[in-house]
Parts: sequence; structure tokens; C-alpha cells
Amino acid sequence: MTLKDLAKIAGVSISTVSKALNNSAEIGQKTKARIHDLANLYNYQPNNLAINLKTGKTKTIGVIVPSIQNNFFAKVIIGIEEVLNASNYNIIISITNESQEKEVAIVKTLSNGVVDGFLVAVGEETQVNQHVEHFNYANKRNKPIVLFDRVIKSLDFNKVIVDDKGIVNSVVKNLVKQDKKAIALVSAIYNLSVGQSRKEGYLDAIKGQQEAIVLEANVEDLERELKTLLDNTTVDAIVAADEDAALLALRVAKAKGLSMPRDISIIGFAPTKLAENVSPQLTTINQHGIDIGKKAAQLLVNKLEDSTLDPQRVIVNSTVVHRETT
Amino acid sequence: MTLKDLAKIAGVSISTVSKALNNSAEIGQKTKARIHDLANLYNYQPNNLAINLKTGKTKTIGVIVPSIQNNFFAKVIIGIEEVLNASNYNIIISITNESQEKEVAIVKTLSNGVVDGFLVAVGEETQVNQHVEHFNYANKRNKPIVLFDRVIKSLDFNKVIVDDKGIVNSVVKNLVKQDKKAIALVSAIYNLSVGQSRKEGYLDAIKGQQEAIVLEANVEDLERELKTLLDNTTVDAIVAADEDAALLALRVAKAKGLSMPRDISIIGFAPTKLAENVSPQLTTINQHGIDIGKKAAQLLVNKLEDSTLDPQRVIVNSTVVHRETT
DNA sequence: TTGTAGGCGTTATCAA
DNA sequence: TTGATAACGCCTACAA
Repeated sequence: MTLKDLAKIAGVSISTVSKALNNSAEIGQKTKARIHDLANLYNYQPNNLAINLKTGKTKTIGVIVPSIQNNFFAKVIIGIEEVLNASNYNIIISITNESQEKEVAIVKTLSNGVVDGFLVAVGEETQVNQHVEHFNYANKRNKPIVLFDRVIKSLDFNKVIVDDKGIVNSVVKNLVKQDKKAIALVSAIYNLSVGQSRKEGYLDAIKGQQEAIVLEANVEDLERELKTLLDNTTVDAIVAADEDAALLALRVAKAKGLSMPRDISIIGFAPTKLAENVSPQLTTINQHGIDIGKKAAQLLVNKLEDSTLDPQRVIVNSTVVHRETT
Repeated sequence: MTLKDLAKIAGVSISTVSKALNNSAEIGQKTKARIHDLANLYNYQPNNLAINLKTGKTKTIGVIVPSIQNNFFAKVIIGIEEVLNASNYNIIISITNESQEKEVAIVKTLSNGVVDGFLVAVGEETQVNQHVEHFNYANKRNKPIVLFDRVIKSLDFNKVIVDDKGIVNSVVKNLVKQDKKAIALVSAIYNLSVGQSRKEGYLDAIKGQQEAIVLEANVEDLERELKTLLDNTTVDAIVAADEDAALLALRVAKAKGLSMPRDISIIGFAPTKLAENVSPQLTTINQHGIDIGKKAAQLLVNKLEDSTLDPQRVIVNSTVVHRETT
């Protein structure tokens, strides 16, 4: 059922039907009513493709994330959904699995008539090699991009980031203030920029106070390293840069019979559900993923409505949720 | 940069450029080469909208899920991604938040030129009121639908389901065989069809063997009920129909000082990461979400390639992963 | 108040 | 081997 079909049935021209359905003032009341009824009767639905081709807008946003199993990104998407939905945008979610090849392919395909703009958390590969032509490509085609969480410094786009460095810094400083003499950082995400920021926060806080103890490795190696560390040194506190490291620290400490927080404190990044259900319950740094998503989406919607807006850099502060390990 | 622009630059007609870029045999080698070079030079990318409008195909699939924070759906999406990607389909993921209104809106919008077909896990609301016009609407418009996990019986579409009833049934039978005298079912998802199936599996297994003990409520009430139950009766085993109920059972049993599996066995549905990190580690029923996603996507791709294919009903079997609570 | 015609960027048929 | 031309479904000056 197209405008043409409807026009034939109504015995009027295509443009009359088009105008009637779009409630144009040019069309008479009775004609409008008649055509609306007809459209309902035949369950007419406009072809979005044609409208988009014509208008050059698609009212859909591409959301590109490295992973979806990651609780953080899932949360962000919920926030994005919420505001984009309210602003009547559709959402295309694409997952890169940290592959740059996929990231490039997705951005290029979606740039060409599929979406009006992007919300992206850059993949690992892109973050290390800083290959950003595909983003510039989209940008030149007037598809604004808002980067969130995993951003690229050199790109002058809207950005929503988490103050990873700052929150870790303050957490560690606090630990120092509590008279913890040996605070270790364990990380299984040393290859991600987030991991780097968190480490920097730690290093900055520890500098001049005590010797830095940094364990960075993949999960398996990390376990070994952590065991050796705890065997040979007394550690007062562990700050874990990611969920896996946090869980690992908890496990190893428990296995050694350390009591928390008496013998050792542990603070890590981990989703609430997990933190609440391990024992002892884990003190975590909460990143407010939903807020990040909302903010990023809002920035994009604003930019889409007013393309002259200058790029902003928004920081969404994380908060510490104290549980049983501190 | 459109075909027209390129044609002007190359000094040939639009159709020549089109054919050259599509590698038509009609065009001479040198011309082809020249035009390809030009296209590369000017970084020409075809407008997908126009292609889609012309061909009537979009090479994209709409995936509709009630939630994304649910680990199960996240897993399914990973499986879907994998096969759809291999078959060169794009993916649009939409989240209904269990709202029928949203489900209807999404299906209608996407049906009109946006996607070639759907992969859907029906929302709660739809599952209770069985309002399925929107699915029929899509189907009539030649947008095939594959239902997964949350399906509608009355719909004659391809379906990929989990044998919830069967696996719970066999788990409970096994418990009976192990001489558990009082096996309880706890569920916080009694309003979902999955919850119903799981309960049926339990009831069937327990029938004629022992008295059924079924606790169904929202998480808060469930906690109270479970405490009262354990205070007044000795329960040998608990089967939890969902993650929250499983976590709850574990917590309450621990709080009562029960040792697992000596005093009580617990088996529940829960994601691996959680099951492995609680203590004692939880024995779970693993649903193989990735396989479900793969299978569903494959069915859709097949249907898209050969529309005469009859709908299938595929069951993906779950398996029990024994950990410390059994 | 209604209709005609051109165009959005492609593909594809048919003619040259 | 190449080029006009129509068509996909819609919107919108402009004309009637």
C-alpha cells in the first residue's frame, strides 16, 4: 500500500494524498478526513526508506560498542535508549568485539544514509593505533559523533567520560589517610586506556607516600603474581582496576585466610549484582553508566538539532559504594 | 559524492558508472579500471538508502528483546551477531522494556523498509495478553520473524526455545533419586511464561513423589516466605527458577547456617560469572544463550534465502553445571 | 483546493 | 560497449 495505490483508490493525485496525510493546510477538511479514513482502512504505512531518501534524515542513531556482555556498556545503552526514545530516534546497536576492521566497516555503512549520527565507545584496537579516519569520514558526511567512555584524545568531538583517574586517585588517597602502608593496584585491563587512567590515578596518589605496587597481567598470570605478592609481602589494601581483577583479589585473599577489611581492604570496579553477592561483599567504584548514556545521547540530540554547537567534554563522576571489604 | 558526480568527472553516463562499479560484464576493462580509480580517489560510497529503496532489501535484521541487562539476552545477541555478521547482515537491536506499546511501535516502524526480517523475544505484556497483530502485520509485509525464548504458541513462525520444562523436570527427578525428601521451587518470575514452564517441570517431577513446595513472589516477599519456610520445615533441596531467586536461596540458607550441599542443595538459573563467584559456588542450569542466538539467526537467514521454507520449532537443550551447592 | 512534475541516488531495461 | 530512461516511494515547488 503506497501513496500511489491510495491515490488511485481515493481518485485523487498522489500529492493530494501526501499532503492530506501530512495534514497540510492546502487540503480541504473533507478530503483530508476521507483520505485519513482510507489510509486507516487499508492500513497504509509510509515507506521509511523513501522518506529518508527524500529528507536526508533517518531519525536513527548508531550506537557502537566494543561489547555488549559488559555490564557497563549494557547500562550505558539503557541510558541512551531512554533519551533517544523520548526524542523519537531509533537506535541501531552494533558490536565491534574490539575489532577495528569491524568498527570501520560499521561506521562506513551506517554513515551512508542509515543513521543521522553516532554514539561510540571506541574499540581496543582503535584506541591503541589511533586510526581514526573512519570517524572523520562520518563527521565530514555530517554525521555527528559523540564519544563516550572509550574516547580518542585527538578527536574534537563531543565526549562523555568517566573520571577514572580522579576517582582512583581519591580512593587511594583515602586509603593512605586510613594509614594503609602498602596499597597495591591490580589490573587485567592494562591495555585499555581506562586501565591506564586508573593506574595513573593510583600512581599519582601513591607518589611520595609509599612504594607503588602494580600488578598488570591477564587474569591467569595475575592470579599467580598476586599469590606471590601476598606470600612475600604484607599488603594492606588492594585497588582493582576491573571486575576480573577485583574478583581475583577477593578470591586470593580469602584463600590466604585474610579477613577483610581487618587484614586487607579491597576496592574494585564491578557491577552491583556481583559486588553484593560475593562474600565478603565488595566495596566498589560505581560508574553510573546510565547517566553516561543519557548525557551522551543528549549531547548528540542537541548537536543534531543545532549543528553549530561546539563540542563539549563532559565528565560523569563515579562514586564509591562501601560494602564489607573496606 | 554520488554516481552523478562521478559520472560528470569521468565524462561518462551515470549508468556506465553504476555498471562499472558493480563489475558488470557490459563495461570495458579500461573504463572499469578508470572508474574504479576515480571512485577510490574521491572516496565514493553508495547511498544505502537509495540501494535499499531500489532493491527492496536492506540486508539488515531487527533484533527485538525485552531487556539488554539480562545476561541471557546479551548472550543470545552475541550468537546472533556471529551468524548474521558472517552472512553480511546488519543488525538493529531494539529494547522493549517489556512494554507492548513499544514492541508494536518498533515492529511497525522497522517493517516499513528498515529491515528484512526479525528476531524477537516477546515482551512480558505481549506474552500475557497474546496481542500479536503487529507480528502478523510484519509477516504479511514479507518480513519473516523468528521467535526465540519468549515465544507465542499461536504464532506459526520459526521458533527457537529452551526446554525449560524438561531440564527442570530432570533436575528435580534427579534430586528425588538422590533421596531428597523435601524439594522446594522458588521463583521470582512466576509472571513469565519461562517461569511457568519451569514450574511445570518441577510439578511434573514431584507429582506422586512428595508434596510440592512452591514459593512464588517478588524478590522482597520471596525472602520473607523463604525464611519462614526454612524456619518451620526442613527442606532438602531448592530449585530456583531465576537468578534472583537463586541468589536469595543461597543467602537465606547461609544466614541460617545451613551447609551446602550437606544440609541443603541449591540449583538455580544464573550466569556463570555470578555462579562461580558466590560462595559456595552455585550449581546452575546453563541455557546456552549463544547457541540459541546462532540457531535463531540461521533460521532467519535460511528463510530469507528461501521463503518457501516451512517454520521449524527448534529446542536448544540446557545443561546442568555442577558446582558446590549440589 | 487540487494536480503536475521534478528530484532524492540507485538499478535495470532497452536502444544506440 | 555505452547511454537514455523509467522506476523505487515519497515530498514539494509551482501551476492550474
